[in-house]
Amino acid sequence: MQIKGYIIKNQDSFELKDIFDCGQCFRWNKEPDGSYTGIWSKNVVNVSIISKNQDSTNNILFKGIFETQNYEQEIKRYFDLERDYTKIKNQLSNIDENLRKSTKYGKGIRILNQDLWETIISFIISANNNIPRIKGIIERLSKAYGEKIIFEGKEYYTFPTPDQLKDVTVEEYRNLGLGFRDIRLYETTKMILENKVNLNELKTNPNTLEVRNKLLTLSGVGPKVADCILLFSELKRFEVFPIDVWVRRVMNELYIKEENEEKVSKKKIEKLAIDKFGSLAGLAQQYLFYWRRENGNIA
DNA sequence: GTCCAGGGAATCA
DNA sequence: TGATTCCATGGA
Repeated sequence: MQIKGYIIKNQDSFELKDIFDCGQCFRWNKEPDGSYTGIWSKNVVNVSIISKNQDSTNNILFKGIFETQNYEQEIKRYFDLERDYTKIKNQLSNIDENLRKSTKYGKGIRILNQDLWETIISFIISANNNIPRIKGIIERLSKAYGEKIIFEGKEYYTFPTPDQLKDVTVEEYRNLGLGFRDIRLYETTKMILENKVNLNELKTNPNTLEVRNKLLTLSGVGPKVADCILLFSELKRFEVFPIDVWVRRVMNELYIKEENEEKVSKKKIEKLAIDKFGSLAGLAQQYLFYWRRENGNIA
């Protein structure tokens, strides 16, 4: 396979750390030179900022091995480059001071169009887990059952397809360090292989609630994981609002101000999010999540 | 040793 | 519906 390069100049709302370390993805890693290398589908790509412009746009180099001839379009699709994030950030900034600050802090965030299947499995693994360990498990899973691709002398592994996992036992998952999530991975893979949940139907169904309910039938997929799948995968639903411990924390600190954070109900947070952020709740969530995680208490 | 991590499922009121 | 408890694992 041949290495291709693609340069995009004057790109707004695109910062490497904001995109790859904001918590939406698990397979991008920082290189010593500050660039990031990652893999999606059968694409292994290194992304670097060549130069910064005075208007805060960036000139970006995408260099890697691509699955399709039409790699320029694939990059635009995966990195969501057709969407106007400047407009989104302006809309959110008008809501209040917290959104103004958080969108300024995470100004380079773009929500990737990640593969639905991979996102489902990744966020099942994320349950009651921390990001470094989630990344480690996904790497081991890919190395064990995915396809090897060599890029610049290093080995990378594609995320295994449902078919590549069809004969994997619960014990084998346990040995990869999945913990109690082993059975969930096993059952969900089986359900998808047996077409009890049809991924293509989910991709074409415009009704978010219907898709969400279907996702909830999968083992290991509860409300939070379902919302992460809806928001961070190619399903791209910005109106959902995933609530984890960090989001509950930041929402309580900024708006609810309950003394005992654990007492704040999910329902209350959800209602507040819909009232305040509306159809952009998911993006508001991501800017606030990233802002809070990177900076500690900002209230 | 204890606590915590981008929670879910089972159980019980 | 809502609240508790248990679930592996590894790092702090």
